Amino acid sequence: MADIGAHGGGRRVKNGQESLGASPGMTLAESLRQKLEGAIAAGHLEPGSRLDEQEIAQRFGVSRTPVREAFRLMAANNLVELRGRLGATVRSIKAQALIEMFQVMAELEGLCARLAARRVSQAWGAEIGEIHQRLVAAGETGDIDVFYDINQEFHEAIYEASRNTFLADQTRKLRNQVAAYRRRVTRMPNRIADTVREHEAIMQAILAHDPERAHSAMRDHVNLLGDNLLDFLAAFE
Amino acid sequence: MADIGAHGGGRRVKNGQESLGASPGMTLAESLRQKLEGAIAAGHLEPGSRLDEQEIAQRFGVSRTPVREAFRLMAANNLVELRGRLGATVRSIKAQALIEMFQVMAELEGLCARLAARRVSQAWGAEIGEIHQRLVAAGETGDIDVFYDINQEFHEAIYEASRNTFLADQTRKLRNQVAAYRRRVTRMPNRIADTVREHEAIMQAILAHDPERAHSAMRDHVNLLGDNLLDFLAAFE
DNA sequence: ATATCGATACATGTATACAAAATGGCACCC
DNA sequence: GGGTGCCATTTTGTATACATGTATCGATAT
Repeated sequence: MADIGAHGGGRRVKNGQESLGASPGMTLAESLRQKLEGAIAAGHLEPGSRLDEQEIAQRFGVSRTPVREAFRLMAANNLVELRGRLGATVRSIKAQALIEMFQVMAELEGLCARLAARRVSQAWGAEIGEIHQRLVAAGETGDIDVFYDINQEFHEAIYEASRNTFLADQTRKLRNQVAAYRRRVTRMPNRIADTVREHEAIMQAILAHDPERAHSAMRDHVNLLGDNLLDFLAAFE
Repeated sequence: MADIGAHGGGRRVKNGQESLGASPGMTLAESLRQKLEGAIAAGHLEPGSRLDEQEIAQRFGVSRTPVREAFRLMAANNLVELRGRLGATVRSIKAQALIEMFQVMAELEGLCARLAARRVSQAWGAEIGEIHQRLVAAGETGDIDVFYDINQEFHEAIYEASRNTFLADQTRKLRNQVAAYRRRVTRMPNRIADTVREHEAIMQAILAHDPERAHSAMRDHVNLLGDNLLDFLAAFE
């Protein structure tokens, strides 16, 4: 340990350590949060797995303090579970909790769609149409990862179109919480074709300025995804 | 500072320090979070006011570390704003954001009511009826603080009755976020009478197992409160 | 007199040191 | 042979020390 400068600032990256990927003006805790949340969403950190403060601190070449603070920050987003002195774990969501979360998410995304139907301009139609075209293309190519990303774009566009930033934030957060589980389901048999069809219904309702239809189309879409996800998980346990 | 034991554990409470009110097995950061969140909800800490790490640490006789962690935890609940090195402040919510939050809250509480209408048993009717009776009594006495607390109990009972713990948590969190602003509105002219009447409509719809009516009654109730709150704030600015 | 620059003071971010609780393994007893 | 209690290790919680960025205040120049 003698080769690490006395105290404080002089951090430096030794071989074998991961970089925090440029964080100008950002605090270490915040950079760590982004890195770790990305790893969770991408599935590199499995739900239920333990997060070791020291290990992570060493891996990124920082002290335990910013790591701990990042854990607290992630606990705020419900991505990490803090259990007193028992340590931090990647939040593992039980099937029952997933059902509950999808019920809420269906309602929130439905509200996004309803508000969007009331508020979108004509110009927005071109934008969402373009996203949808790319989704269809990705579906035909069969490139699952690209499809997943464009799918996310589609929903994101509707969040924004709701013109309610708080609602958009809230919905995004919830989406992130189940991201680790969702990703697995994109590979199910008819999921891609169904998604394209459901998105079309949602899009039409919004562009027709029909709030109720937009709401129910979106709610059904999310609920169907939830059902698929549960079927998928059931096959494993 | 010489009289504070060398390092670590030996914490002790000197005169003039506030106690953290018995926290057996709980960590200091968690105790602090509860204390501070309570102070925010009660309005003792005004929105926008700066939270000084050292001052709070000294006030409760702990070091800066648990104070900082409590801030991170509260940031998770959107009660505190962290602005890099510029310090932490009690989150101040602009009118626009309040409108957005009430729109979401109306939907979430509405969902609670809808699910409750589908799921409540007969026994629950007695429980909610008893709470409502106490609310009416408090309304007649005119004891605003008691009224506020019982009002909260009423809503809490419906959260629980939804049998969706995630939804209940989410709704509670949102309620806490606007608590500092809500409390001020209870004192408005007809608010108490209106609240009692609206609660009756909600209760009847739930007990009649009419999900749609329960949903809209609750949504209207929350929206009306939001409107009142905005009127109230507008009078000040 | 006002505006700008610089030095100082202070608050936050980060690292390390110490204390205590929890996990795991071993010995001992039933 | 299995279970229970004790000890060592490991990991978290907390306190303090140090580094760095921000703000404040005063001096100087225009």
